[in-house]
Amino acid sequence: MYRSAKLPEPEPTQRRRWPRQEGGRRVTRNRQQPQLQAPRATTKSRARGRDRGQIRRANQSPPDAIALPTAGERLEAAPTSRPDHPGNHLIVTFAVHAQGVRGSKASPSKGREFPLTIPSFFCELLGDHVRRLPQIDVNAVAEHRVASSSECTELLSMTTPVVTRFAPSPTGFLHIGGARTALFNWLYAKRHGGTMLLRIEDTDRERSTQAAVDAIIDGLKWLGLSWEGEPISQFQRADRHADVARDLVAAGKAYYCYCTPEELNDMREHAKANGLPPRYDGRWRDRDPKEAPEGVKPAIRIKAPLEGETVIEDAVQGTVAFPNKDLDDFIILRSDGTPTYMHAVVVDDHDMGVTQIIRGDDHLTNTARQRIIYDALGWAMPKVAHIPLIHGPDGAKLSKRHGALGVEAYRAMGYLPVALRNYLVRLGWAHGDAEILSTDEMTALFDLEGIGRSPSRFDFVKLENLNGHYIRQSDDAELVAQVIALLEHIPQGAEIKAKLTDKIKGQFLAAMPGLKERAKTLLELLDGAGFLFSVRPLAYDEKAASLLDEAGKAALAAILPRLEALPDWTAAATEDVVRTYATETGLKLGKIAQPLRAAATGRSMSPPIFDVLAVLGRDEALGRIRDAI
RNA sequence: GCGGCCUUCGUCUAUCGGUUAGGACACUAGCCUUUCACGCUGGAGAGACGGGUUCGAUUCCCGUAGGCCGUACCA
Repeated sequence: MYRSAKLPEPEPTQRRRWPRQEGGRRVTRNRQQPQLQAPRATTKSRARGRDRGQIRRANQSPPDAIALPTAGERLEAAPTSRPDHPGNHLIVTFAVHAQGVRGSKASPSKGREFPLTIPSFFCELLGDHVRRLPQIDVNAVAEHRVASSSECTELLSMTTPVVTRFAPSPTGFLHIGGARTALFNWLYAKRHGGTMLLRIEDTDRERSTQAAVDAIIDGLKWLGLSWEGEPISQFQRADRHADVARDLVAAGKAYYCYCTPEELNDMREHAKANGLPPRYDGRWRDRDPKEAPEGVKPAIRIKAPLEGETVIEDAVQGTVAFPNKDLDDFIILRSDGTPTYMHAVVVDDHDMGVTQIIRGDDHLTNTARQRIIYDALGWAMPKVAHIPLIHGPDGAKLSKRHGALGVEAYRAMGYLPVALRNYLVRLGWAHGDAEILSTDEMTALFDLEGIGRSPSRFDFVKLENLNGHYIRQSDDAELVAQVIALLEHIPQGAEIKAKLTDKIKGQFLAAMPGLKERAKTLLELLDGAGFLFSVRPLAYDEKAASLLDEAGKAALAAILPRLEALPDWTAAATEDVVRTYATETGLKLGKIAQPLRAAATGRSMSPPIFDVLAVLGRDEALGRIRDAI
């Protein structure tokens, strides 16, 4: 038996997470939110607190560096503490951007960030936040205790609607890892009253196909995941990407590189031969473009910092630092004028107003590169959360052999979207011992803190168990509808559909209570209903045939007249006849029930036999019994 | 090679320095029973290895091993 998920009570248990001790390069594992330690209003005690990470203390920024938003600017406030912790202080990072950046080609304004402990003005802020903003004195930080999680959620949704995105590349179907990423993004957005956007990363024209786009959209819809607005095509935003890249060159943050592919190859070979990491050597970084060779179209490379380290604050992975010496001047705009992925994501996430990125941890190292672009642009980076990948049952990378099927394959295998969602949400995320989570429950409980850091394996058996659970729980008519819908997606579906008369549909529905207890997938449900589709004379499977031996036939022959004499053809009536007969003759019930089952269904296994007889109806049932004798 | 991430029953996971290391799936013994299921009651089953720190480590640190990711004018 499962434990059902507990929804948060008014006072949720406080889960405290302390950072791992400092040491080495890894600074802290910032999985817990430091704000759990109530920040003080005094400058002194705040200064003693945690000194790394995205939260800078208000007093750290000199007042004149904090230019408050003015008309025409947009304010973003990102909560950096758990919004569902009543009684906790909230620390909010504000970022100011030029208004109307979304989709515009205007040169972006430099973003400014300033963090504040949630002060008393927050309430005022909500009343009429934009107008009041210029009046805020960021140094006069007072405390404000948020009274309830709902207050918090409400406040936050007013200032900073959460925006997540799912950004698949349409080079194949929506595989299971992508489906989970989409689920997490969807859940996170729902949880915070925000929205999820869908962006198709189709800048690779060679590999992107419309069929894949359709499959992804179809898969998401089937899974029950919705997004806001039309899917955004990354490819169609190429001009914007190019503009931003050129702006970066103009600002001296990027430069043209005239290296030929051959030259780069040589560079790599050479580095390899000398046991060095294959990195671009920056030969055009400070070179005068006048020296450009004739006829070579340049690519644009970002000027990456040469020293120090690039630090990522990740909601799942903690604080991760990458030495800048390992990050070279990578290309942001190809020589043909198209953007690279690294550049396009940054520009798009920014323009789309994404506040929280949730993606596979294969992107973790990319994030350092993207941070370099954000920094060069002066844009605030959305918060990131990198979730571990899903592996196949053997622990190896997911391949076609096991889990790397498109979600449509799961549909064809007869899995319910609700079961797949439940299975997926528990793959890499946990909330105590909760196993069975309705969509509402997972929406209420999902958080980034519950995500683990180790990869998980895909386990069909568990999925099946969950699916069986949801099938048993489903409404009978709903299941009939689901199976009928499934016929569109399976081989022989059309054939079965042709046989599916209204009468059989009715029988299917009537038999459903017995059927659904025995099925783990919709396919098994259909299979279990096979006896409804069979036409006399039935073909018996091996075990059924052996049940219809001399003794079996004799039992049937003996019971037949009594059944024929029944005034009412109900399960109770037939059962009564058979039980009476068994008592009279001293036969075990099974000695009669099993041959009956074989005769009625052609198999040795079925729902309770008397229910089967009732569903079949008097004439059909008696006919099948006579056939067997 | 370089950089990053990971490692608790077979699998998914809980654990937040003191627990008989908990739950779920699977497995298994039994009960229920007209078959198969469902359900119920039991059972077996885990901290990769080696060093630290500590009165005490699954938990914190270091190392080793193994796995994964990245290192493209792919995304």
